[in-house]
Amino acid sequence: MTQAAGPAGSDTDAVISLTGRFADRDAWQAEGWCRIEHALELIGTRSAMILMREIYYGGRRFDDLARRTGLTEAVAAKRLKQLVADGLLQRRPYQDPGKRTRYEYVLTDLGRDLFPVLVALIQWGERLGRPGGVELVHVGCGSPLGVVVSCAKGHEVALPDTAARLVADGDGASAS
Amino acid sequence: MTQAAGPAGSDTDAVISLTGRFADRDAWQAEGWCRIEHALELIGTRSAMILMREIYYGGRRFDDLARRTGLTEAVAAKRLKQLVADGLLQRRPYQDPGKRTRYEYVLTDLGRDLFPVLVALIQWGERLGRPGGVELVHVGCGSPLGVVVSCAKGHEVALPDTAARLVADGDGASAS
DNA sequence: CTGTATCCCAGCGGATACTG
DNA sequence: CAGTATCCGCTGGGATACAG
Repeated sequence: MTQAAGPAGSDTDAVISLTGRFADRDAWQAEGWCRIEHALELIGTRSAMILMREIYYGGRRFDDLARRTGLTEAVAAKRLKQLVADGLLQRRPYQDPGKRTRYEYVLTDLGRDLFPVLVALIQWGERLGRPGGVELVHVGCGSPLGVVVSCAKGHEVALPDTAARLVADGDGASAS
Repeated sequence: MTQAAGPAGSDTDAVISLTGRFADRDAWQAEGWCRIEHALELIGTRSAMILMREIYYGGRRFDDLARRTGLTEAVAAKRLKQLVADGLLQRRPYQDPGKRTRYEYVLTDLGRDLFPVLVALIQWGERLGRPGGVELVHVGCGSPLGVVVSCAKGHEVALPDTAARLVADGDGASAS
């Protein structure tokens, strides 16, 4: 099967085997096609990632977030503002009875969806062998969390069984 | 239940519910306990991550890696050297018959284990909605890849069912 | 082809001081 | 408590030129 790009069927996508090289990689260059780079634009900094970590660990108020991450207030403020602007967090006012209005930072759906990335990072970080640290566990059974790579149909997938598909701008959208 | 740290059973680990705050978070501070930060020390830069991406896409030679990532040779060289030093990649000489010796960069086990992080990042990057891009698919069935958060026992886990466990230096190691 | 060496600038992130 | 303002050093990464 010729799975190299080209006039094979619709021109909206092409599948190229990763296991067997793929010379056409160069044709993809285009502009900013890479989703990893898109993702890194938002959480590509250390401060952004560990702030998100702290939010997952239950932090909500500016003070806690800054102290627990070890970031300076200046950096924490700047980064939190950016994370809110980017839609990962939401700044929400709330009021304890008898106290003055405070603000808390809570996850948006987009922010919640980042969780697997954090888990994958923690899992890999453990692999580095440096002792100590915090790990996440399943509350139900107490065993540590990790991520499993699988396809949308539920098959568990290993690295050699993967291929890259070029998704053109239009996006098929049709339930092919 | 007092699940805060302290003399509860062995002192090698403590479980703190994430869903219900956890006041003792501050007690953890210690030194460099965070695995995410360990991980980010090695792949926390844009160049490191997209070089790894390119390796997963099948790139092996310096020239290809530099061009396809869009990095300058200077940056690519520096980052590749670091990735080799950190044990994610291996620089291997090889020789096409009749040609002079060349070098290629190939994944080590540690580098291979980073794959789930990349997949999680791509999956989240797609969520950002910017059209176009490349996605990874399962060669067997053609559906796109993603990651699933699950515990070591195989249960699929959602965010509210997670807790954080402090792993002390000694590491129990005993098959408790 | 596979890098090295320089120059340069923007951004991250620490420190410190100050405001509502 | 929740930031803002300023200063400043470090590194990431682009550009360009050169080397084995």
